[in-house]
Amino acid sequence: MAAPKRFCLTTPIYYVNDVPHIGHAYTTLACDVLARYQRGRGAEVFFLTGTDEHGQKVEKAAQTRGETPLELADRVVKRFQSLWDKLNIDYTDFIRTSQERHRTAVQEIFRTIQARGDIYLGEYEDWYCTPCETFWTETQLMDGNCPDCGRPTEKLKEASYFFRMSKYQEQLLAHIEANPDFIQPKSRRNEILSFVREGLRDLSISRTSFSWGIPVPGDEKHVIYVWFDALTNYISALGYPQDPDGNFAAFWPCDVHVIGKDILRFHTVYWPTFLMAAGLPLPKKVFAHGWWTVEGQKMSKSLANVVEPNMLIDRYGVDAIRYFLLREVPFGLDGDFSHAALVHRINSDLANDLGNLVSRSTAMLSKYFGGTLPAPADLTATDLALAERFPAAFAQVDAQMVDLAFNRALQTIWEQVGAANKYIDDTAPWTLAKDPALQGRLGTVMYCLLESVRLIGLLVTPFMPDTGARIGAILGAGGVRTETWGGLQPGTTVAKAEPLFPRIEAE
RNA sequence: GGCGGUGUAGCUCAGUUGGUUAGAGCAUGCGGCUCAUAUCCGCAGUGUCCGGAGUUCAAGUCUCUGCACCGCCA
Repeated sequence: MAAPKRFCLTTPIYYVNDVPHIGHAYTTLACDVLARYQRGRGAEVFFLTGTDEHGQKVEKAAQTRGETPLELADRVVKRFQSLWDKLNIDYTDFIRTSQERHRTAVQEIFRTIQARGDIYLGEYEDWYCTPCETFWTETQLMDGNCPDCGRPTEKLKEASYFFRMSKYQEQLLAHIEANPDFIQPKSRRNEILSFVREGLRDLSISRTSFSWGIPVPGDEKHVIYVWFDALTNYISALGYPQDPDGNFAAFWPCDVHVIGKDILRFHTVYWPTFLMAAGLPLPKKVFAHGWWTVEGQKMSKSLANVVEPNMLIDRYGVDAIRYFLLREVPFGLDGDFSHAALVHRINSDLANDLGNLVSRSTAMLSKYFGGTLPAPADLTATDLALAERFPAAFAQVDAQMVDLAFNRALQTIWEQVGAANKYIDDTAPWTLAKDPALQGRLGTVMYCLLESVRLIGLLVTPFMPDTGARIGAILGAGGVRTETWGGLQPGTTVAKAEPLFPRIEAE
């Protein structure tokens, strides 16, 4: 299967009123791994993330602190950006909805849909809390009272622009049915199918009750409401509508929107129908991943503290966290984050299996050949069995990455780690080393072993970029990126490796 | 209340279109090696496959029913 020439993927844009937590990190990390994987296969990748900065909550929070909404956003956006740096996230672009390019795009898509007759002015009815000056939806109310202050609310009407979403029900249904992979995992697809079958209503897409947002073109009393604004980031960042750099033409429709399951409906119902109305192509795939609990409990303010991403990275190392998050749980299902499980993964998978493999391999090469890689002689059946595992593993990992089955890809990679460890056992280099007549055989074994380590380093790189680079550096093979067996050059000097992952002893 | 899903070894799960002694990883026990971060390799298990009824030569796998849990919608 040839690698796609271009690959575009996105995280949701994160709300600047939120404090970055493990859920944000998880989504963004998954995208980064996928982006790195695609780049590694030669694809030209556009990896987009960013922040959602508009809305009443931000307006109010800024007011409380005596700053402008934009000042608040400028301040808080750095929390996300610094976390992404720390997590080793290599994104292509970071869109902020407060940017001019975004305003232009949102107003343009609004005008386009309006011109086609699918946006109309109507009345929006909701529950209003006068002291809080806030509108609440029926479902947000607590026993009919304001969820913030607990005081009674009253039903108020507000002029609002509506998007004629109901018109696209059948078209959307047909699209979902014709494209089984459009919504993943399958269980989420079923949910959306039944939701759409129950009927779509028109959608309120503007508000007059606050002003921090993008004005409706030609009616500045109205601000464009959350999802119409936020979802458009996916194309505004690419350059829609002017497309000055050609990214929109090159990368839209994107290959996948990676999201949390809480915003599935907005991405698989609202967004596609907006695009249909605007005459634009739909994203190829929307993948909703699961939620993390912490130590078996739903994440709460105090528990979130315990798994604050910056703290985790400082304490355990960025690659250990990257590995754990994607290895522990199938992408798409909920999972539990516990320190015990994390330490267990670090000790057994990273320190004992992978780290120790690199240690013992390079130590033997130092001991038996002074660290200079010998040329292999003829390969035995044992050697060939090891070598032949790799093409199969690369193919399997590829299929798993296409499905965003990160945990299974890592399992496949670890089967290679296990095979290399077993190979050492089967060939017993320490025995060969005792007989000078077996020097040639020993050299072949060392070569096969180190070449396996190189390929494992390659496989691991998208998940753990630092570790991949360290393995490359240890082997003196930083530049050898071929997936084909035999990339390591005999004569290369290989340093004896320091432990890649120190074991974490029980506290 | 409506729709959908799940229930398999101590734990987390995999089990293709029904077909021989039901699998993996982890945890547990035993054995082996000594190159290595006391690491690695091998072996051994244990299961009323949620309960009940049915279809079939044959059901974890299909049908009905009961129970438990979960998701979406209302």
